Amino acid sequence: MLIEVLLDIPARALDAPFSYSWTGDKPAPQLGDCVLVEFGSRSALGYVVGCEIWAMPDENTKPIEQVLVRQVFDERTLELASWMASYYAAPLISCLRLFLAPALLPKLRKSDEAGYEVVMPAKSRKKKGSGVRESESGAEETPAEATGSSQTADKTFMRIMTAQRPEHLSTEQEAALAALSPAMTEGEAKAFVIAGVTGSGKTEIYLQAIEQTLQSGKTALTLVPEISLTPQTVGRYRSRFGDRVAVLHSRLTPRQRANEFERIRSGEAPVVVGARSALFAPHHDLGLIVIDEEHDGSYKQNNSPRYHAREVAERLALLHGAVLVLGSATPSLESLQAAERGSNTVLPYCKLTLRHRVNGQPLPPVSIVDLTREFESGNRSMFSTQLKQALKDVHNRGEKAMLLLNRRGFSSFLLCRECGYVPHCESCSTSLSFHATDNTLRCHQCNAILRVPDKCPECGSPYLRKFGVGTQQVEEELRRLIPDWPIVRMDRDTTTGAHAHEELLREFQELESGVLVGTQMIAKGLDFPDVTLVGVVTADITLNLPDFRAPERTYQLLEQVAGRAGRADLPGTVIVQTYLPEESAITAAAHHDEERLYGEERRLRAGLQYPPYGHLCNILLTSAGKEKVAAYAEELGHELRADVELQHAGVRILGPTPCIIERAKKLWRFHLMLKSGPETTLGPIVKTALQRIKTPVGVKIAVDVDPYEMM
DNA sequence: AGCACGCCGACT
DNA sequence: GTCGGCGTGCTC
Repeated sequence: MLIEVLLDIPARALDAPFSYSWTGDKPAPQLGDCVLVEFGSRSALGYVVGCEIWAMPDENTKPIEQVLVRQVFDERTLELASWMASYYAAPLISCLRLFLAPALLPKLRKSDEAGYEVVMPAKSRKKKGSGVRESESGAEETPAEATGSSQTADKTFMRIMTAQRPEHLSTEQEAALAALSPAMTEGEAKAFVIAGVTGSGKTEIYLQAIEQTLQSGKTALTLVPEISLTPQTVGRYRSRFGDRVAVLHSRLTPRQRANEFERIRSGEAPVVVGARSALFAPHHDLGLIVIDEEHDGSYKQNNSPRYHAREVAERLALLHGAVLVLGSATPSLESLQAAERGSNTVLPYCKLTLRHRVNGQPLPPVSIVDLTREFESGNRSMFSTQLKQALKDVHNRGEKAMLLLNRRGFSSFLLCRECGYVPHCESCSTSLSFHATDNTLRCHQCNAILRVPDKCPECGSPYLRKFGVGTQQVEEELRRLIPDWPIVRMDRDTTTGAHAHEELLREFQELESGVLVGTQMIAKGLDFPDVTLVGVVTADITLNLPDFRAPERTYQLLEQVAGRAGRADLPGTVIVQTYLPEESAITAAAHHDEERLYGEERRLRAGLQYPPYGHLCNILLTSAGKEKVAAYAEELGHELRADVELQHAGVRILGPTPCIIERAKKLWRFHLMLKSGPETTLGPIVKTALQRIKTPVGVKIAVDVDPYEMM
């Protein structure tokens, strides 16, 4: 018999299993086992991904040296990872690694001189005496049986603990929950888009749906955007489900992550709350997957494998027969489109709408201020007359305000007023941005930090002007306007520490009256009941980005931040300052009317075959040698075109062209873009083309299916 | 990814 | 004459 081993080396050239033999009388390696093998002249770790019982080893077949750990993944995991590898054109091993806890795996270390030595993982010590599992027997237990009795006891306990804990549901919430129930009881893999205005009580629906799921003996997974995974959010789940909640996020140490994985695998924690990567925990018997704020861009991973959590969740739901709930005040066009058609290529879809806030308050009125008019009428301040007045009013009433600076892809820079010189990064083709905090120039591509020159390096002029608006300038101007008002500023500069984020929020929460000034991060799902004014200082910066999602993102951000105003009994107002007051992304948010935007967006994207009406695939190629990448990009382009002409009619290939950021971190950047209709999967096309031609050394390839960052 | 094999410049 | 540069190619 031959054993198929996938090597634990993430390289495109090794993205296929190698066959090894198994000799001796010990039980043969099984799918999911971690093994040690000879590979070429050295040792390597690998994972068993299959076996051919009838195949015979030939003279170059090597034997598997040793089985190191049994069953680190199961067949379903391999199936999902394989789908990802194909769909996202990523090496299988890098997809499989997402599902594994590094702290539980052996490592290969270079020993003194005689090759490699295996370092086994440290044995995990369990807190309670709930049976330390010897890895082998433990892995074979069926989790439902193993934990069945204690789960019943827990359920009774939980019922006592949570008796009238669940909040009373509004008619709308009740109806939404009732709509989910049949699919949850049937174990039907089906997606529900819950489009509910901010404050309509979506979380309470999730919590009660989770409760139902647990009662039927199944488990539940909730994804939230990384930035929303605050103690506040976790607390809500903990207070309802106690220590049966596992929390997963990127700040956990490998050991902590492994412990949470273990609690999930053993059935001890049937409720999982986490960021994107929580998808890959060892779930069993999932009955419900919730993606909160499903429109959020952070569900798309921006390094390999560049998966989208929503798409992976669909596959996961399909594999488990689980219900998928996609909640948002501003659902993505992808989800809306699927719901409209009743399904996408994976799951049946259905939309549920919540139009009212649970506190009975209407959505806050939004007024748009045209900044061009303000400028014409002689107002050189970053605050319009209306916003100034509103801020003063809030101050006089002793209430709270939030000021948002939508500054994505935009920051202040230095400009010589005599020759027009703007400092650029030496390693990247980007202009350096000016940071007032420490008087430095920084490159946002490679993080290089330089001191601000006192005269122009080109012409020697001392007149260097700082352009742009940052949160700090907003803070300063606000201080001039209302000197004695407390200001909490939150942006990338002030939130570097581990808990800085939470501390700043607490600081603002505890204020009697004051202002929170910040970038995107203050818009996301934060619940401050006593904020009565939300001001958006610059609404339209993101609209100018070369990204087809820009209008959608701008609308979503504005709608989200507008929802921060007037959550308790006090009514709130929203003021949006913009240079583009007619833009549908702005007017849609002002009227809380998504159709104003999406009507137009649907037509635009359908015409251009952009998602969800088609697929894109960006192939980014980088290398230190400009000629080298350019030549390879051409070759890859030819290869793809030949392939597409033969067997993939309807796929178009654009480029190669140099990227907009032509050089970053001393590497030259070229890219190719593939476009297709909605039924074609581009990943496999790219993958096979890459396998057919050899990649020159020093050229790096990044494939991005349905990219969010368009380079 | 590594490591060997292989063909051209400056050193004991 | 050798040592070593890193350019292709292979690893079950």
